[in-house]
Amino acid sequence: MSAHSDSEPALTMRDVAARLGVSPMTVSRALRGQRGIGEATRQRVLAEVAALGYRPNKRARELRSGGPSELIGLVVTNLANPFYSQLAVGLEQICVSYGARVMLGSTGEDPATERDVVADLVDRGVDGLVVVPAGHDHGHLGGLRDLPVVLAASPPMGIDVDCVLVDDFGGTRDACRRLVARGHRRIGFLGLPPSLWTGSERFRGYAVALEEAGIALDERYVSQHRGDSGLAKEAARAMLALPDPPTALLTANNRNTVGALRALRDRAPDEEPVSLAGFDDIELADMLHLPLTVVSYDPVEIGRAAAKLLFERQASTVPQPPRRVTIATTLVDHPAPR
Amino acid sequence: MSAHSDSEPALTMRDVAARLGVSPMTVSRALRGQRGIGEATRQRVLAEVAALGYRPNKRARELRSGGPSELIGLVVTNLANPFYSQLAVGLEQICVSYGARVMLGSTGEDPATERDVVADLVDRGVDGLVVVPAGHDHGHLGGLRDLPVVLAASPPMGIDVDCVLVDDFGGTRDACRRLVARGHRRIGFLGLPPSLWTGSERFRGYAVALEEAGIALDERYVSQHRGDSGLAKEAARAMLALPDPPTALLTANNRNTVGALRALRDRAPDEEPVSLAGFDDIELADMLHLPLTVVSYDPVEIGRAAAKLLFERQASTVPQPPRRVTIATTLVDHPAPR
DNA sequence: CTGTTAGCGCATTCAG
DNA sequence: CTGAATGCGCTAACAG
Repeated sequence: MSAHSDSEPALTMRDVAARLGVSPMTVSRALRGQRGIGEATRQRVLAEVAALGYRPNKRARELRSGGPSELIGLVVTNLANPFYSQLAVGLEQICVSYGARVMLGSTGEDPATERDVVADLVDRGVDGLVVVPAGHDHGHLGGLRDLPVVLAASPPMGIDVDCVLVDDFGGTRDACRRLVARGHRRIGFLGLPPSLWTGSERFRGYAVALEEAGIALDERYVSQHRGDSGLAKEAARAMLALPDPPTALLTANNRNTVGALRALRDRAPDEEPVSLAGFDDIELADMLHLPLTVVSYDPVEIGRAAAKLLFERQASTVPQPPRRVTIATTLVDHPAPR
Repeated sequence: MSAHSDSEPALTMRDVAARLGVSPMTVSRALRGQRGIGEATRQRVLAEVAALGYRPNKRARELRSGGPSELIGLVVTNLANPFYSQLAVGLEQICVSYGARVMLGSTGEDPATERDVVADLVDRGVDGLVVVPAGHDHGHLGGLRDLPVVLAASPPMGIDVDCVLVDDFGGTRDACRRLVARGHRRIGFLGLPPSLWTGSERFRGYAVALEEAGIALDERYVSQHRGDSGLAKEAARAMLALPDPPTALLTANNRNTVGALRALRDRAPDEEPVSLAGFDDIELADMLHLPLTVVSYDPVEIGRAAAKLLFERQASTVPQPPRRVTIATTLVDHPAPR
């Protein structure tokens, strides 16, 4: 019995006004709860609006008023990565509380695509952007018509914008310290490319922890490649085949952890056990065949923090200096079952 | 040295036209590659546009032309669930190939929120909606101003729209058959609420496979609750404590599988081993302490299929009957390590 | 308190 | 091939 189930040319404010014998302005004012309109009139208008199922055209409204679109663009490399999808969840939570929505853009880790996606989102009138950059050149994110931009997981290079970071250095250092405290001296590092901020920071955490312990850095124990579990597995296998293999492995992200786990799984049962610690928590870490120590943090919180930075900057008219929020990490020990 | 790094009132077509000494219409035509304009003029215009960094206002364009917004709304319960984030990835892939973007809406499994989110997305002018429904009442998705809607993971109830389904029944039946083929007669089922389509279909697969094998359904071996790993663990524990406990467990989704795994992990090593099979694949299934059989399928494909249904319907002006696409499943055996 | 005029940025329609 | 008028749906800025 719903009245609006066919495809009439969509009601306009004039239609509503005409049916009521008032001017469109009256409808407009009633709808926006603007004061300066009689209470009786307002009720009459709202009743008619409800009865007709009229919905105002948001784009026409924005065009005329020049107001915000209440739209935030999220640019990530790959939403299938739980890190990014959880970030998206946090971002959306805060956006909704501000009446805004999130528009998605995936880059597939391609900087050229990132440029296009950002341009498209800007053209579509987003009020702000949260970007997990694909490359290290952030120049194209500067001077975006005063559009607030927040970088996630990477500090801005060459531009002055806000960012939300994870404590990559501290987390990795803590994990490495833990391995050292357990008596390990030969610790293999499965890392990310040093061209990535995350990659160099996590490596630095490893290096500093070793230095603190008076352990010399041995290049044979360091591998820095793309975070692909297959490559990580091969790198781990190669390290473990050295004459004096590492007694522990430290991995720089969850892909590397998975690779290391697979390499360790394939070893003979009588071989010396190898300890494992890594950045990023893993679902089912409590179900693995060996104990695992992880650097844990909440990606949802990154999204929330980014959204807050965005809306705070939007709220203030005076220019603010760029801010930097760092999300803390905690070290979590997952014992092996049994 | 980029020219557009401050906050001028944003260029309009008139500005470009004025600088060129032509009318705005000439700029408009050049920009849209419309024929009926001299090649020389077009080049001049495009050069000026590029030099000035002018970008047309998409919303004004849509308002005037009444054309599509090239925006698709995606409504899910929780993007942190990999099922939904992978669906989003597939949806976006196809959308981008059509020049469209995805706008996000999360419902948190609350039907009332779903209504609000859908209404908001419609108000914002999406061209179509992909919805993973939170409830079983889909009435509010009907008669949306002729907006195409595609349901994912659930068939439409009471409305005639397209949908993309997973072969819930066949997948679960196959998994149960496999357990039967391995000699199991007492198979416990950790299911979802039967009010969910997915819940009842997966239960039906279980029931049919048992019937085929001449095994009577035993209520003590059936639990149907929300897909929460904690509840699933308790349910599994209770079943395994029965006088004649099941020798195998069949789980209806990955949350239940995780719960079952934890229940099985906690058993004494000398207890009778229990086989496990479940719907949804799990990362690191190859790293668990016991073999696991899963019903696997590609959530990305669901998103792609939904997008295709949407754009195909958009393309055809004549009314089409509702279509239904079913994504196939495969049974995958993950042996235990060692 | 309400209505009128004008125009957001662009594209359709019709002149030239 | 180009330009001028007109209006998409809505709301500022002014009347009354």
